[in-house]
Amino acid sequence: MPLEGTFTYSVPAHLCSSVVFGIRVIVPFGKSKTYVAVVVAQHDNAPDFDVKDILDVVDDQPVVMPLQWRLWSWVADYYIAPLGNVYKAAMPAGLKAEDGYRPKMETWLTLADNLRHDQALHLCLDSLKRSKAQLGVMNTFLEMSHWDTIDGSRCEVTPVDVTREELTNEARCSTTVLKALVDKGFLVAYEREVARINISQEPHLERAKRLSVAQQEAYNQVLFQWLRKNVVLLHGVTSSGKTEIYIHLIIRALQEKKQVLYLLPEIALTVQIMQRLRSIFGDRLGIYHSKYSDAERVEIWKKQMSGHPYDIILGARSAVLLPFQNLGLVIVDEEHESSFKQQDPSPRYHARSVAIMLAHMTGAKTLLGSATPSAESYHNASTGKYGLVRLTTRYADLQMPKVLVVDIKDLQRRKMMVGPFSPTLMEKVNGALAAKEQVILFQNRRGFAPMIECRTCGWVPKCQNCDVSLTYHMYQNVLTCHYCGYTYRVPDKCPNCEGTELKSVGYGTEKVEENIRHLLPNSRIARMDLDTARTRSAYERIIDDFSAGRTNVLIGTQMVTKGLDFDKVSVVGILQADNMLNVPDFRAYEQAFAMMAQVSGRAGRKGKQGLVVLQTKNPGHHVIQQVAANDLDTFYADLLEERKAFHYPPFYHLIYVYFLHGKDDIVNAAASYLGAMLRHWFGTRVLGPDKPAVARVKTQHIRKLVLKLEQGIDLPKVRQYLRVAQKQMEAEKRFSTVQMYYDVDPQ
DNA sequence: AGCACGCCGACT
DNA sequence: GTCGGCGTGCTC
Repeated sequence: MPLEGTFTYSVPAHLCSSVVFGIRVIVPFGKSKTYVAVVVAQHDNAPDFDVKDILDVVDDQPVVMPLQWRLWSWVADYYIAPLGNVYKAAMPAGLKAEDGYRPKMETWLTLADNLRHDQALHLCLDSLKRSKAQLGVMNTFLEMSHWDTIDGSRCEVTPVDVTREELTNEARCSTTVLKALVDKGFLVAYEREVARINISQEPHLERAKRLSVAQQEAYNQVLFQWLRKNVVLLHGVTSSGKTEIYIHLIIRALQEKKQVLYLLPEIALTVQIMQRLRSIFGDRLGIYHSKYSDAERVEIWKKQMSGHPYDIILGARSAVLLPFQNLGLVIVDEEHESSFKQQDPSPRYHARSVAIMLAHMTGAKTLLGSATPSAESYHNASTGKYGLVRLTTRYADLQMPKVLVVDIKDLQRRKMMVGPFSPTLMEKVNGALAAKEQVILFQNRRGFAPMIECRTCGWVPKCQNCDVSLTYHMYQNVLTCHYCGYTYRVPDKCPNCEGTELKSVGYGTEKVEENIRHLLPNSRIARMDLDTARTRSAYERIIDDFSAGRTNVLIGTQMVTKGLDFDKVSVVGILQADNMLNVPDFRAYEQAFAMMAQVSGRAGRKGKQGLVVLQTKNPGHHVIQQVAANDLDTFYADLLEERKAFHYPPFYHLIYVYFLHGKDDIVNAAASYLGAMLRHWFGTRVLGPDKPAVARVKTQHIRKLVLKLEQGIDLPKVRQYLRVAQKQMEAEKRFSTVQMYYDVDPQ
């Protein structure tokens, strides 16, 4: 449960020997409920409150390791999250409930004992003469189980049992026909447990590609840096083949009989990378991410606790909370990705930070990889806290793409834009398609248009529950709130002035797609955003179609920037770079730069330089210039200087404190009350309270306090003060219904 | 979170 | 006289 701390129970005598650390037990909780709990400590100190007895034990083997418990406690403390929430995030649901997990069963069929000689079998088949379907199934069964080739006396062939699924498929029959045979006693059905994660595939470590000279050099450097540093940043340009280096480091860890954790952002966990690793590491590799069913996650968890755990776990954020028995290496690929930070719900943890802590606790080495490192990691690497290895040459002598900056403000003024496209972009796109090459168009906004507006009076439809304008989605013809998911009918006329002309303002991916279809009727267009790639299979189909050339124009949001390797893309268009730069957030430039650099990296193919058309209203903006020149050094120098001047990470720790309530005046008073208290202790380190950019979400009014804490400040003490302040606020009756939470190291 | 308790207004 | 609405407080 999302509660702070742990609860103490007494162990009845008859359970004394079975209650050990890490097992699950059943306990009474509250007036009438019982819950499953995990044993995390045992002691003989009688507490000063009444304790209840543990009712029963669930496991005979621990399901949690002491080290995990230590890590969970660290996460709860550092991110100021209830321990219960950390537990909730770490454990698959099936392990949290007493009967949540059921092993997967398969029905098998075997020949009845009394038919296991020729005569009886013949009689049986005779009796089925009038039931054609049953006879067919019976014959298919005999064939599949090899009973047809066995003649009574000599048994050279061993008969095998057949699964119900195989038999019904092979005989093309329904289960009713089969059931008739079982009911007649000719076949016997029984259940057998099967593993959901049962991939038996031999490892083929020799399938790892040989490293290029540059890669080999980087590999050696990483090993060398690890002699002195626990964390190394591998800063390798896009398409430099970082994955190849990871593979060789993993092989090395396996040779040392160590386990490996390989973290990727959810969205980069594509079939491409999974298959590549599986073909090399076979069933020594386990995969763990949110698209896996809970039952599969339970099995992976249990395997990790067993005597033969996976040697390698490839997973998304939550895989960092899995049990490891002998961890030697942690890889965090695309470490700059903000999706490593969990936003909602609590615990709002950053998997990179937790991974580094996990590695620290286990004595493992950590490798962070990125083409566009986060400001934090870049800073840590350049100040010597982390080791740094650079990989500056692209794989197979691929050139860095050429970037053309196009001023769309000027073109708009001269009425030369065709929808969202500049003449330059259209020319390059046409050229690429004519040469049978492919194009990626990047627009970081889904839907048709970010809002619609009444032509006469300027009225804009807003969400009832949130303070945002609604996004227009043409295909479903609805207005959607991207914050609460609520959808609205598109009004026929303006409720304000009765005007009937409602025009869309701005561009989303849908509108870009429609424009392109109009302009290039012969192109084969695909769109990839949250709406078209909602399921894993839809996402994979889009990628598959594009890499096989069945589509040749791919329009997408930031989804198209992640971990995809296409080799026929010659032109990448960034339609509105300003969207990303004008976000009111201190990470806006960092994220815009990373996104543009990453999407640009998709351009280019063997032997031909790729082209990026970067459309912006601010061609002189320093970030645009730095993207165009691929000048990372200046970009980071500027970024870090700014961060230092304005007291932001990596020079200062940030903690956001959020307040939520249905009434604006109450949430405001609560935030001011706590703000005043904190200001008393921390002075000018406290900013706010302020309304965030979206000040109401899901009918809750929001306020935010910002704490900027200098390096070297006693963070545990700060967190302690925060907890005291929160307690004091909650003690005030008028604020008792105000919800509060923290975002430590916000993204 | 989830539940019980308790205080109020609206019904047979 | 009782049902059920929701605010409040507690869970070893």
